[in-house]
Amino acid sequence: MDAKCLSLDTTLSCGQAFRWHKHGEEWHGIVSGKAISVMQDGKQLHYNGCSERFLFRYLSMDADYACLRRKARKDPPLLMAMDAYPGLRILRQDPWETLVSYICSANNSIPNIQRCVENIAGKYGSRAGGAFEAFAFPQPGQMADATEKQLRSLKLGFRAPYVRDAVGLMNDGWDLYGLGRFGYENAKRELMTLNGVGEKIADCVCLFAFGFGEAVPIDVWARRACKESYKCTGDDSIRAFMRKKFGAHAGWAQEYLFHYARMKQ
DNA sequence: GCCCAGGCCTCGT
DNA sequence: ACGAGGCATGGG
Repeated sequence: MDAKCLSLDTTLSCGQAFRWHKHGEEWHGIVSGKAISVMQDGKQLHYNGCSERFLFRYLSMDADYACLRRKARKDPPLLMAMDAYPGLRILRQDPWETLVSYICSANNSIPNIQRCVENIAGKYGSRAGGAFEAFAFPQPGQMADATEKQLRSLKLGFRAPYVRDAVGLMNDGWDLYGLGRFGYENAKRELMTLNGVGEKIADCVCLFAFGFGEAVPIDVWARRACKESYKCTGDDSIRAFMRKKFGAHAGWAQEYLFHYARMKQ
């Protein structure tokens, strides 16, 4: 597969997905029940365990980052970030796995979040098909009997009841997968009705799962980056500022700034 | 022991 | 509306 405008290393290691590991030149990951291996050789992508169509969609290779790069020419901070990490792309991930993963992200570190997600897959998931042996992230039905106590034993800590409640909602027919149809604002508002899901996590699901490029997840790094780069503070101000500046791709811009700030540290 | 980590909830003003 | 404190767990 043609992989120009993609850096697999940057995209898979930047902390938006939690089930990728690099072994030598190869990345191993579990995506929507498939165990996939991918290797980038310059502008070519070699892969195993899924179809080209599947990988193309996951990597959102149809998304046009050149338009954001053009806007960046008049924006030194974004230009710096985009040129330092060209080929960083927003993945298109499964909504349920994304929701649970980011519920687990609250006041947590990336290695710990990865552990939580792996633990959940290991306990409730079924075997993934594909390039290697692994457990898929479980469907809500597979987690129907999960208790708070069990989830705490998987090291979810105080997030355990939030995940249990989300499982319950899903099994009661709450239509998470249909939320994307009603637009960004509605999807975000609906997500925020869940206990344990605030603006940040709702925006992560909107950006990483539903592909709403205008969603701007604001965390400590985004705050630092926007304060240093634009003298902009306050979450509402940052969101308004980013959306005015970068419009439908504000979330993409935020991800570059986030990654640049985090790597600089 | 301390502080922090891709936050959010609850409870005071 | 807004801020402080608490929260499980692991790492520096």
